[in-house]
Amino acid sequence: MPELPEVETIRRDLSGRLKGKRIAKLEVRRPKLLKSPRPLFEREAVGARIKSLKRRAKVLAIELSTGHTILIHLKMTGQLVYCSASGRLNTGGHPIAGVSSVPNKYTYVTFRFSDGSALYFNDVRMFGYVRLLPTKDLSQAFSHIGPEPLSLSFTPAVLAARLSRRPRTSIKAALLDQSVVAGIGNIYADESLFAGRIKPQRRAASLTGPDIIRLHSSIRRVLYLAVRSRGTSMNSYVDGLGRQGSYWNRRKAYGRAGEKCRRCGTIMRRAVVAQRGTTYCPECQR
DNA sequence: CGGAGTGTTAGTCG
DNA sequence: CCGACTAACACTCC
Repeated sequence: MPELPEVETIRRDLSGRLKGKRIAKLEVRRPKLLKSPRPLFEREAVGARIKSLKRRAKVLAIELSTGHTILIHLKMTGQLVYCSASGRLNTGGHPIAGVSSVPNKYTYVTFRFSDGSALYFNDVRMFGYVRLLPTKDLSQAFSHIGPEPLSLSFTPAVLAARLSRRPRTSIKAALLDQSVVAGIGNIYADESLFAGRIKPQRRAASLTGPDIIRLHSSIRRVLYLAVRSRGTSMNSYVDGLGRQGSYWNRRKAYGRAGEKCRRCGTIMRRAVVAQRGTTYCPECQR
């Protein structure tokens, strides 16, 4: 699940709880998910204090007192669960139906803090990763990532310039490309294109000035609303631990194929664009 | 039971 | 350089 709004929600939720904590121990059940050498983690992460939590695109960055930063990507099914010393849980990311305790069979990396609290990284499909690198190398690590769409410096002109790098690809593929705009995934690509009334299959270069302006404001409005809604929880499952993101109930396109368009009443259509399931209105998206 | 589909992206191939 | 496609993996749904 986690796209920009979900990762941002996780960041905000975890920030207050993790800041200032000292990492006492690292437990790794699936070494494959650790994308940096274990000895580096032992040397630079264990014993370190957490200075801040940041986010770039869909990546959570945990800045440490040692001049190093932990990067966590949840990919499709990653989940972070914080458990305080008293045992209270707080989850973020993809809910796992029927699994409501931690650690569980999908817990592959555990950070234990000196106050007895812990952060569990669960990931059913094991696509996610945990990296550790010098904080000074961060901008280099993100050098291929495009502009943050919620930043004020993201203007229609910036979007146009970014799209011009991928002129021949579909506008949907371009939005999913993290080097064009950061943090957009399948849900918010469909939502933004619906809001901007642009057909997902169109070549990026075919967008006119007015198209770009509409798409730009649509991306920002969609993501802003999604962050305010605490993201999207696809699963109807409620586990009583973390709160559910409510954007799911506000969505207008994603997963609504066969249902009526909220704008014109036409039946929404499903197609495969950029190898991804895509929902759009054949009438009001042009 | 088989096959398709799932919120991501790095890497390969043409 | 560019864009399309696949692999990484586990699970759910029809």
